[in-house]
Amino acid sequence: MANKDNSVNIKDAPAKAGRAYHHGDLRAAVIAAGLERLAGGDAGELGLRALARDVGVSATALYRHFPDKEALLDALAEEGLRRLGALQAQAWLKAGGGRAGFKATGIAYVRFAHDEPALFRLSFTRQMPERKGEDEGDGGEVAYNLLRAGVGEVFPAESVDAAALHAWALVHGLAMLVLDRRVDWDEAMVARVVGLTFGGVD
Amino acid sequence: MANKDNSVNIKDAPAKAGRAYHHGDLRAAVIAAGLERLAGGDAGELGLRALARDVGVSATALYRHFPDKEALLDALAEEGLRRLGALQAQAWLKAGGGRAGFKATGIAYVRFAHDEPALFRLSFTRQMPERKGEDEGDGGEVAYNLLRAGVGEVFPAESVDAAALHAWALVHGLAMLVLDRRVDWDEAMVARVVGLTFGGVD
DNA sequence: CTCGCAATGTTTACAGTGGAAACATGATGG
DNA sequence: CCATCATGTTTCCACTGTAAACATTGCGAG
Repeated sequence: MANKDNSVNIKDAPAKAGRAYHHGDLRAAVIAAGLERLAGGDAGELGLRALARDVGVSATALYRHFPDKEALLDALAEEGLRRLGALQAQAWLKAGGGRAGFKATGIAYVRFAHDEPALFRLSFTRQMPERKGEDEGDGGEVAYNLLRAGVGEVFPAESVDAAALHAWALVHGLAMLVLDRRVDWDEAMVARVVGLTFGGVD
Repeated sequence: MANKDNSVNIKDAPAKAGRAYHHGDLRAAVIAAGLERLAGGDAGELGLRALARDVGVSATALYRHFPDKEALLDALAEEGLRRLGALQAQAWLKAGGGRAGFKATGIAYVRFAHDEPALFRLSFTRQMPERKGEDEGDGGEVAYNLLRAGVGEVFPAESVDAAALHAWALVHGLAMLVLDRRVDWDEAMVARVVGLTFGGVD
């Protein structure tokens, strides 16, 4: 039951005109507003009221679409993972796969964190749902599959587990350090560091 | 007047007993309470009121010692960094320095994150102060110096920058992935992964 | 010793938050 | 045409961080 399609079509301009009470597709609009608020301004304070005001609706209206604020943030986080996965896939293709493609996905990971710090942080800080026994992709799976595939190209099959974790931890740590201002963003440096593990091909 | 009833003197273990108004050393007590609250329970909700109640003082009293909540959190974060540095130094010594010591500091880093998730997260999430032009160590410097020293032992001097960042990012990413439940805590696995970079000596 | 001042702690109050009810409005299918 | 249901609104409450005014204490100067 309730296997609702929760993928959000964002730039979908809803029927405008004189919608007084019923907003075409709140939920989607709220998520869009949330993403926009996360993207703009580093001081990304997103509260229910502010979000609701952005959409032009009363605060408690959001509760018709999300059980509570956490659920709303979960939805935003999921969208973030989806975008990250998309960027990585794109980078992989553009680099033509192989070692170079693998390295490119790593760099894309860190660049995403740098470009969308609030969204990246939100996406990973959220506690893993742990539910979802189904094969329903949660958005992050794209990234994970790319990771495994890439690792398989660079490392011997027997050490794939450790190598995959190694690669993931490397880019994730780099990303966190960058957006917590522990290190300055410097794409060349990132490329060098990532290259140390992901294969020296440039 | 008025408030003279037997208000419970909570876990007050003061050197000098019987203080009514003036708490010997609030600030320190508040920080201790905060650390304890962070250590216990993963749902580490620390609000001013709760913290003040722990210490047995009114909420606004904290404002005599911290300009605002952020400052309080900063103090806690700094203490976290200090502890992390201490643990790493200890690990380094116990392993006898060298490659093995370097690897030990890396493992200690991740273990700290696993043992004190809330404190670790707080310590690094806090935006870097950037101030503090003085040589006054901020606690994290111990860790950083150990890192540089360790890297110097394992890698050629010319690539120290990239190698140090690499090592740091690796353990930091591992730590974040562990405490965000992206990967399960498994010390053996951590040791293997860290060993891939920090030198294969075991 | 006494007095006054500075440090510290308390009360009270206020704006803002997430969220629960109860009510209002619009769409829709019999 | 109308009952029903999904959606949005009002109102309310507990709670939070924090400012302002007041209370209490310790300490140094006369």
